[in-house]
Amino acid sequence: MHDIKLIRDNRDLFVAALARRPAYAEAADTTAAEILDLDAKWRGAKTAYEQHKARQNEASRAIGQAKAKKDEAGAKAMLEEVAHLKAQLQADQEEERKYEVDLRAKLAVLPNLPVADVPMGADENDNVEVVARRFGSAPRFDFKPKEHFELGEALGMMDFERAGKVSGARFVYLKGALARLERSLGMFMLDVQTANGYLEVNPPLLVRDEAFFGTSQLPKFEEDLFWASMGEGRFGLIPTAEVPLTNLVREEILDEAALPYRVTAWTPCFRAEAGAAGRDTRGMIRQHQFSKVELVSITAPEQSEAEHERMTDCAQDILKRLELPHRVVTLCSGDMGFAAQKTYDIEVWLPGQDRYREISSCSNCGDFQARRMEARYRPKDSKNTRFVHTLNGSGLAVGRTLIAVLENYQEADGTVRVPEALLPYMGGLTKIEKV
RNA sequence: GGAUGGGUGGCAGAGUGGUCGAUUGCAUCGGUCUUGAAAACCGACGGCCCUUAACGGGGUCCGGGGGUUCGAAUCCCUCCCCAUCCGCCA
Repeated sequence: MHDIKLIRDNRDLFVAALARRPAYAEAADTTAAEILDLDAKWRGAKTAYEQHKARQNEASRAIGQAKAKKDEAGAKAMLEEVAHLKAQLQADQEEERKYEVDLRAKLAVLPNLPVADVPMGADENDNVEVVARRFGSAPRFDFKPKEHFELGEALGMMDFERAGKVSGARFVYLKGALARLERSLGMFMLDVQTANGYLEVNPPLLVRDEAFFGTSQLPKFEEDLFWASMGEGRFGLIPTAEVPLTNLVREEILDEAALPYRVTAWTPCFRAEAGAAGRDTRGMIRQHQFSKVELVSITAPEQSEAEHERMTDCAQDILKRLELPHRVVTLCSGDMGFAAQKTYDIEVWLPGQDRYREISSCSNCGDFQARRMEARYRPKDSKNTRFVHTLNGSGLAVGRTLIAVLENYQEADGTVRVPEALLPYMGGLTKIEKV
């Protein structure tokens, strides 16, 4: 959520920055105009209400004093004088509220502004590789590498057919060594990230609307979520642990000494994938349910840029330890998510698909989410509070990491070697093969 | 599911119809004292709106909404949230 004062005082800068998002290339100026118009109307209505209210309060005091002096006639005169104010106040208030609601609604669906070093672009084709972060190169196979689902199904450990009967498309049963591989990956990632300074957390998977508003899945992306009803109310299933982890500091005022606050969680994630019909329909790439180890950092504003680099290091750390080739791209302005001011995607090499696929996304959201959550901190030697900055990143998507391991560690005979780093977790198993 | 209690400033916690945005304590910040620190003492210390070049000034706000009243933090209704006890349950 943007600071209305900032838009008021820096309209031109705001419009220019917003226009860098392709969706607002044309509309940025009129959007700002609409917002500022509502803002002016809201403030006007608020001022009118407050002036009338002040008059009423003044009169009420005077009436009280008159009555105390037994001046019934004087009290009665004043009573008549302010009689009409009640209706006036209600009208004022109604108007003020209407404008405020409209204004908030407009602001709530406005995306974060890309920072200056985000490349301009329309879509994923305009993302720019961070060459210094590249790791490894496509491994050579002396056979045609298979896709993960071919391997998994041949091993008898990846069952889409039965998942289809039980739950439908975009679900899977993992069995035996692949189920264990998934568990091993999750544990391995948590072990690495806690060693990297993140506090392990086991968060709620069902959360309230307010939490979704905080991280900005709501109000705009309601249809991407799964909802569990409870009585008249409802809970949303988290699409990422970013939601409960970031909201950990909602409505808090933190001590500066507590920053940066780093938390991690390994959780299932649920996504409706509305609008993704037909995309990645085969295999485990895009599921309604998958597990992910998430990283969240809460920092002071001055720290967030460095923390973004650090977080990306932490995500890459997993791939490096697993010796999986990958590259990092800076998302262009058109490919960035709603809440982000800058995002790095990490893409792992998938030999079966013969291309890089996203396996992690690390975003700096600046104070955008903090405003929505009212998450602040008190700088040392200051009585005023400031909004924190929030960052989130996958460290990593476990399902997609499993895919990457299968495809990169496959042998000609359809077996899969267990990466060295995972050996301690696999109970002595060094190779995954059909049993 | 049943029964209670409660939501007030960073925190704790008063206030039950009239100069109450609100007593007090703690925390924080500034100052005095001190070689320095602590203690003690003095002072400051919420958001929002209007106004001002700024200092400042004014107004409004006690979970949300509605009602009663000339007047509501205070009374009534309703919604949301939190807590406790009982029942049931992993």
